[in-house]
Amino acid sequence: MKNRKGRKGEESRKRLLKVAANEFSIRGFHDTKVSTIVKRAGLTQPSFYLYFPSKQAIFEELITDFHSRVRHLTESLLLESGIKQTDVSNRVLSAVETVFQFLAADLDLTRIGFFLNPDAKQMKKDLAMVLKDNLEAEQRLGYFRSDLDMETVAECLIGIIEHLTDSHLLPGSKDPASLAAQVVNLLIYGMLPNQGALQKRGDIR
Amino acid sequence: MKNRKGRKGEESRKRLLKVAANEFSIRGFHDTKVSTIVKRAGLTQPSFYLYFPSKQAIFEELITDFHSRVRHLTESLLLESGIKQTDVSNRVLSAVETVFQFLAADLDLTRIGFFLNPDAKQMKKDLAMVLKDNLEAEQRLGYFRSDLDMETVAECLIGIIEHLTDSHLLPGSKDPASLAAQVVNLLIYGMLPNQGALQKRGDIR
Amino acid sequence: MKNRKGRKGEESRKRLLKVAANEFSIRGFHDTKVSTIVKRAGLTQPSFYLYFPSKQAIFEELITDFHSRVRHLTESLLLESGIKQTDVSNRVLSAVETVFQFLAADLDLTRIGFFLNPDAKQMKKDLAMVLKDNLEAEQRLGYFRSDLDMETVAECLIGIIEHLTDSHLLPGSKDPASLAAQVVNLLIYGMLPNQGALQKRGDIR
Amino acid sequence: MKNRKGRKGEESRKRLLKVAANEFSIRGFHDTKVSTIVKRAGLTQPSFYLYFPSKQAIFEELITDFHSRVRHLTESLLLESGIKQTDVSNRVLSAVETVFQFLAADLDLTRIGFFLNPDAKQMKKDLAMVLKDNLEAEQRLGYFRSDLDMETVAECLIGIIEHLTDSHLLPGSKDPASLAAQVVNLLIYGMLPNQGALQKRGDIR
DNA sequence: TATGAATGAGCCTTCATTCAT
DNA sequence: TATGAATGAAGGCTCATTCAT
Repeated sequence: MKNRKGRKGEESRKRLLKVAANEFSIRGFHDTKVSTIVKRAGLTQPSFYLYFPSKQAIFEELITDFHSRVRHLTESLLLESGIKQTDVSNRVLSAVETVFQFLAADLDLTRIGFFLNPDAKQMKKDLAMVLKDNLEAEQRLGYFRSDLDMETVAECLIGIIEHLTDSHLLPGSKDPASLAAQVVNLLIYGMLPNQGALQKRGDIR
Repeated sequence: MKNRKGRKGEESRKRLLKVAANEFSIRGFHDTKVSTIVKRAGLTQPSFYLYFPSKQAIFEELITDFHSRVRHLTESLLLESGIKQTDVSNRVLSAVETVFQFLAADLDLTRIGFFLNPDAKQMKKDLAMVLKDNLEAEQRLGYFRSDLDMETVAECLIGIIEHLTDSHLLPGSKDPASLAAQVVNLLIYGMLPNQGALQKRGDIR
Repeated sequence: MKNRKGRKGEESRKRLLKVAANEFSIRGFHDTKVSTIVKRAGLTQPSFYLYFPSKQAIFEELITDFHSRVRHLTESLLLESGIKQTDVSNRVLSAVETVFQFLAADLDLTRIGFFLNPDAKQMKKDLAMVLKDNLEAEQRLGYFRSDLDMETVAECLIGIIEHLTDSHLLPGSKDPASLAAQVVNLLIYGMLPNQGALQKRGDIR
Repeated sequence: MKNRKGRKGEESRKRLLKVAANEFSIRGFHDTKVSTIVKRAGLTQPSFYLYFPSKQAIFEELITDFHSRVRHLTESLLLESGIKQTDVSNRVLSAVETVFQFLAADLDLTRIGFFLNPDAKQMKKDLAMVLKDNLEAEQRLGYFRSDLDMETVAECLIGIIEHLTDSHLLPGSKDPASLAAQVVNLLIYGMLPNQGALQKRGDIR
């Protein structure tokens, strides 16, 4: 009832974030003008500064948003991988698909957090480390070749995800599920035509 | 009249390009100031406009430079792949290493052409197509699994190269040869511990 | 309708005046922000305009306050000087001390009315005139050197009071009584080591 | 011959300083707009920033100017006082007159350095200390009453100078010489009608 | 070939003030 | 009596670019 610090303000703030995300995503930081954000949000410039101390600040808030979502994602991936599963490739597939799904959920934010964020490098490195830990655990269980450097594998995966996100997810030309399937099929079985793999491939899709 | 042969002028021009490449690479387009470029090049602002019609123009010239180098690269890759080779994996390895070497040759230019260039997407797509053609040819010869969509494979490779360039080549933490070896080992043989591959892997490293 | 008797309102108004005086005194007119005043007074911006039509207005009200207090002061000084006193120097001393005491009573207001007020010049001139009249009266009675231009003397006194207020009263490093004593001792007897004065000086301190 | 860093720029810079001094002096810091300064100097806004990094900076340069002039003044006063002179009052008179003349030389700068400068207090304190040292030296020689606290005397003198500057020098209603004469006459001989002084007073004016 | 000097255009930000409740 | 939300108006500053020499 005493919903102080009102509803309307909260909505204006959200609208600003939404519009800003879109503008940044399309135009990048510098070519995004506060005046445009505000116009699209149906407000005037001073109102912007009612909710955010600066243009830089709203940009960083979006990045932080993305960051915390990424954290949740990695946590859920860890949980998932903790659960015993018989089929490794299905495990990996599901993880990769989850990531693509996550990245597809808010394209503007993904562009900002993944491609515009000047500190994206670090974040990707963190992500790679989580992946690496998972992969190494499974490697120790004999599910993966023991001579692979899982750090590099993780980084390759990140690179793949990054690029496919940019080239197919953001433009909307492919969906998370099929991207994941193809990536995992490639990484798990490799490019060589080896017989044993062919049967298992059926399991994935 | 438009005697473009003045020795001094030509040198000033080159200095500007060099410095600009470095500034753009470090700071990005917007945060690079013409005033800084000319200062570092030992010139004054009007001199800049003696050689380039605008800041945009020098940026684009650098991108075009990179572009034409990329074209040479792909041509040489095509040639290379035309030559018959017995070992596929070595063929791929050599190609990937060539690419990494190319990207390592001029880091500033690589950052600009590969990461700052707003049209990098298209260029990467072109590159992917060349790769794809190569791969499909070999696929038809039975060297690669027939169920793989080589376009996606090509894109994955691009993604990997892109990311490893950003995370290890530009910072100088790994060299082209070892990066190539690891990537190819992964892609060719996959992650599963399959027996047949183990012997061949020895060929690469 | 315009029932100005609301207790709470009256208190809010007073709080605003108090806080504003302090802020103006510390920061000056321009660097004092309405937003700060209301925050410190525990109110919101629109409330401010319930009590004062503008920032300028509250500033002027403070100045007017100071003004009217000054008027009371000068009146009391006139009364005092009307009373016959045998010792001139004690008369002067008492007057000067009264002034210092007055200025010390509300330091914020003194800073505003005396140093920040753009019309302080006029007010000081008025004050000087009152002083001058007093001094000239006593001069005619032979208490002071007849060749002195009492207008200048009055202005010197004002200048002294002004400066000592700024340098010692506002920071609290000296008290009104001792400041007054020193000033009057100087002005009455001058700087030269002349015999006759030495005895009388004892009267002052 | 090689008068690099040209004449024209130097002139623009000086014009800006001149105009700025006048604007600040009339309007104070906040109400002085860069746009006005620049307009009056026959330039456009960006040119301003060719010569000064900010509005604050030009203000501070003016203050620093004033400061260094004050330093020269005090040095010359020290020199002067070193020279043996028979008549103390003439010594003091000459010093005070020099100060008034100095303050009258550039009224805009005086207003800025003396009244607008937020650090004027410190500067006045420094000035007072120089005066005090001088006065105490003469006091030890028996020229002044030994019971006077010369620090206070110095401060009174500063206060007088300050006020008369504000009330008569800046408006141009009195000249340095006559102001000095009256001030010194008052301070040296005091207000009481004492015989001995009357002859000497003739020396001053 | 080069530069000292200058500017057009525009963006971010601030602040006193008001509207609607 | 009070406030959440919003704004009109303006100012400082930056930067790519040009003029005149």
